Amino acid sequence: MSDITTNFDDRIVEYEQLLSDFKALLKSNSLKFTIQREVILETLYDSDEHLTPESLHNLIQEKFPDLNIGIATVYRTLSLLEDSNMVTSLYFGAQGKKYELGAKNHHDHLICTNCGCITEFVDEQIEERQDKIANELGFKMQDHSMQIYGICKNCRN
Amino acid sequence: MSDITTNFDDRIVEYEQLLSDFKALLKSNSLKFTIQREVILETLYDSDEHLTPESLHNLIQEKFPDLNIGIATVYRTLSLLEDSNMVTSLYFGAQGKKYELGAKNHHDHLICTNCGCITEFVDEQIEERQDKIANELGFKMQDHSMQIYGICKNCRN
DNA sequence: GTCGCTGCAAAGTCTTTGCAGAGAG
DNA sequence: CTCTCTGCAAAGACTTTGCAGCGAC
Repeated sequence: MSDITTNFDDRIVEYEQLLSDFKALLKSNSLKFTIQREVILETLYDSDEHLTPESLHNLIQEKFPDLNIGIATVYRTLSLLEDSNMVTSLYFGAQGKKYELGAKNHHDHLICTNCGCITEFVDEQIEERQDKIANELGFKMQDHSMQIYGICKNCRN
Repeated sequence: MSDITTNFDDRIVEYEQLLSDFKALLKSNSLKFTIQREVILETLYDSDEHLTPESLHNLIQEKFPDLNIGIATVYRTLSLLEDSNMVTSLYFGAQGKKYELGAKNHHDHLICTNCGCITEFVDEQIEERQDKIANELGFKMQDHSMQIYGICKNCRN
């Protein structure tokens, strides 16, 4: 087996941990823990997809039809979570800006240009090489992202 | 010297070549060669920057104040050039969508989160590794992009 | 001359903001 | 009770589109 891995099922951060981190974050900034914020975090956690604000909003409306959460609240909460490094946003070409949980758990993406599916991977050689390049060019690296576009296994059949 | 290079001054494709490619492209699609299209291509070529549609439009207005080219024409021409693979568009986080000439001349980007400057580089090891990863995951690679975010040499001083 | 191109302004899309009432602490 | 949060609708930012006249071929 190669050193490439796509398995993120054994998540380092479980939901309870995530939720208490979120509560701590809110408390330390004198912000309030509301049902809307909880539902947004929970829905992000439950979905394995990379979500746009709109698709997240749709998901929430399906799962919690009584709550009537506004799209503006979704945008506001995603910004809050991103500023706090609890979620990461990425641009996927024509698919636009998408959000995913967990900035800590770094990985890169393969994006199928046919079906739009996204596969995650980590490659240590690339990670190391990126560090080295940044160093050689006098750059203090903070973050990086890599996307490979192509046709996925399923779509090739 | 490492195998990293940031030198793209000796461009493979010179302007005359570029222009005649563009003319051929237009001709083969029964499209017309207009002064607006020429000026947009030329301004893109003359600028070493990665340009947003708006910054390109501003540049053109400075250089050709009499022409009064509309922003809509800039958008339309950039789409045309991108569809024809004569320019490439990239998302640079908060800096938004930017365009650069020359899809053939593949390279990746270092983006300074302080001053916004962009440094280009190519690394063969990463290129090879990307191919390998795509293969191992049953993916037919079409394209890829990589961005490293951090603080550039100048801004660290 | 024909038919595509352009500038303009209007219309779309996506995202942010102001506000008054609701609700967490 | 206070002060933040929310939904709503309006406003913004960015991009696309319809149209009538212009201009390349």
